[in-house]
Amino acid sequence: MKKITIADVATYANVSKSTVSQYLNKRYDYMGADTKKRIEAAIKALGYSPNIIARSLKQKSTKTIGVIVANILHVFSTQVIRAIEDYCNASNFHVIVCNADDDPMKEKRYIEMLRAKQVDGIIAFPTGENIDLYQGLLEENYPFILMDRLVPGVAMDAVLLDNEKAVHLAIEQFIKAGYKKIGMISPPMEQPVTPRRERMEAYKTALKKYGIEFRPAYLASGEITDMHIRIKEMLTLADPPEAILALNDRVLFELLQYTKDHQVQIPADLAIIGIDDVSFASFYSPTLTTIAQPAFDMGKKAAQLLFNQIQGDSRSETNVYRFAPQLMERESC
Amino acid sequence: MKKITIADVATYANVSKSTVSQYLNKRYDYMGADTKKRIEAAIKALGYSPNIIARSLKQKSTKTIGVIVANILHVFSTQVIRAIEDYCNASNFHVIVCNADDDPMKEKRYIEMLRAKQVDGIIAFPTGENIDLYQGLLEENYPFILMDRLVPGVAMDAVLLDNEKAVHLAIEQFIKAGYKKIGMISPPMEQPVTPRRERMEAYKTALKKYGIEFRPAYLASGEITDMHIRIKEMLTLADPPEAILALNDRVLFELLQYTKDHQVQIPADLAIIGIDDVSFASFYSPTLTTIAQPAFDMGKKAAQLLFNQIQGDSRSETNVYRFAPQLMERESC
DNA sequence: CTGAAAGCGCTTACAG
DNA sequence: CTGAAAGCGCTTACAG
Repeated sequence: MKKITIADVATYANVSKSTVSQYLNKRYDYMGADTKKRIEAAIKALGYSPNIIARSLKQKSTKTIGVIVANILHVFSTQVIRAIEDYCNASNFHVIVCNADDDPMKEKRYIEMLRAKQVDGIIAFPTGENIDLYQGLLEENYPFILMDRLVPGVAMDAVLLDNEKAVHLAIEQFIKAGYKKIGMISPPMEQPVTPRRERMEAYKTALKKYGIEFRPAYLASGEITDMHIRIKEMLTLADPPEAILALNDRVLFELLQYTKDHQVQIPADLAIIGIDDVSFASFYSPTLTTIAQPAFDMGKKAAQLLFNQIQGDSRSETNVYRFAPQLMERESC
Repeated sequence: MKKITIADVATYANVSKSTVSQYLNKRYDYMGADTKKRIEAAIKALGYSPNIIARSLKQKSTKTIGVIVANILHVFSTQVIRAIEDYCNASNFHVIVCNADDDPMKEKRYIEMLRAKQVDGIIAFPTGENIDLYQGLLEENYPFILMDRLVPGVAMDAVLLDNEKAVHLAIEQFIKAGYKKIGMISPPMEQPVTPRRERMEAYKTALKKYGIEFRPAYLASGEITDMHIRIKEMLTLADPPEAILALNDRVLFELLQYTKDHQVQIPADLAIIGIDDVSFASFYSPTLTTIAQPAFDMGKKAAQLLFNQIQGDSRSETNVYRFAPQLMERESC
């Protein structure tokens, strides 16, 4: 089945390609009512649908953006993507989703491929490496928004959780409940990605704020696959923590698995707060106190910022937008 | 900053555009070593990167596919997308993700837009309406794979869970544990989407197989927002079910919330099995018996099938691939 | 071994 | 009010 083009429509309607193009772009200002009707009929008769690729080539806009996440399997990423997609959809934009898996090489390749495909802009959860690449993008004024993570030394627009506040909310909640021996578990700190770094810092400053000394043994970080070992080490200390803050949902899962396997009573034996409002928080036993991230608002904001840049709003200054976390007070602390 | 094109590279390297193009496409067969080196140098010096849109226009392939899900927030969809993306990435393809929200109008618009953007093929969780649209695609031989759901009367390649088996596994497990009063809860049956319809059918045939009479009161379906009401109605019957099969994760959440709120003991008061192996199944109290779907395998298969179609493998016959569910035996039954 | 020319399917000044 | 022509940035026979 031969693809039918604007030329076919023009022939059929007995007008020129230009006129058909005018019609398609809704510039009817000077178009004869009759011409219009003929074109309309021709399009319907032939079942014509324009080739957007050809248009993109000329107009230098693909109405497509790229979103590079670490891993779409993380609930937070999924929510952010959904919000972005909704926003794009309203403007007839499409979104290409890429998983960089925290691999700088993969990230680089995706960015280059997306640019070669002429996407109008990119929103990324950056690995934090590839600093030169990001710096180049910035200097070029290429529309780009950082999500969840910052790139050291690169002043791009970004939307992040107020990580400091998130941790302070949690620690404050522990303190209010009378806990002083407060531990924290986190993914690998060797990958000093913004949320981990900031939450770690905040953990220390929050403890200090309440006059509690920081104890390295109360801080466990490592690969998810080894997390249960780290947790065991911490909870079998001679003087173990009475409360633990889980830095994100993945790590919380490991902690809950451990407490389940070893019959640790929550909160009697161990109080728990997790960052990320997991789906089962309200019907787990006990219900789980969490710190919720406004993922949808964050995704929407990122999309708005990107569109501003795409529409060429003079990037007067770079901004880092911090979103407020929310304490979901339940039974685990 | 002016975009630099193949013409710039040609001028810089003192060759023709054709030659640069040959180089880019790695057709070096007859290329002088010196020419090659000059082009290489020019590309590096100018920081040239090809415009894939222009290439796509000529080659009629965008190396991009579309994936239309009902809602990316469903874990199953996310896993399927991840598998598809991985597969595509290996062939340098990109994937555009769309959420149709079970809205046939939205689905139609997405399909039309994706085609206008010349994507090489589409994988969709179809709404089940838009039958003519699908039929047209099929007749045109447009690369298209159905995922999770079938379109009535349209013989396209599809990958689905073996829903009948999934339900039989669950009912069998209930029977083995001595339950005979077995209920089921599901999303709205007014939307007779394949998994719901097939699971519902299988529920009836499975009961019959064990000589149990089907009782309409033991079947609750409705909007998620009203699910707790349906559940309450069922569990406050004079003769309530002793076991409930949750048709998917969303509905399981509602059930668990209900049992939590009303202190229903699992499995003492009520045995539960859910289709979809939810993230917290292994550390919930009690741990949850589930039926797992091989989402990653299914996504990968869909991608493979789509690529076969894209590469023009004569579509000798249409196939519906059924994937085996797996019983994850835990404590809730 | 390399280049000139046509063409992919559109859009966009510009002329009339 | 409408059309001829050039051009977007590539690729691809074809000629030499």
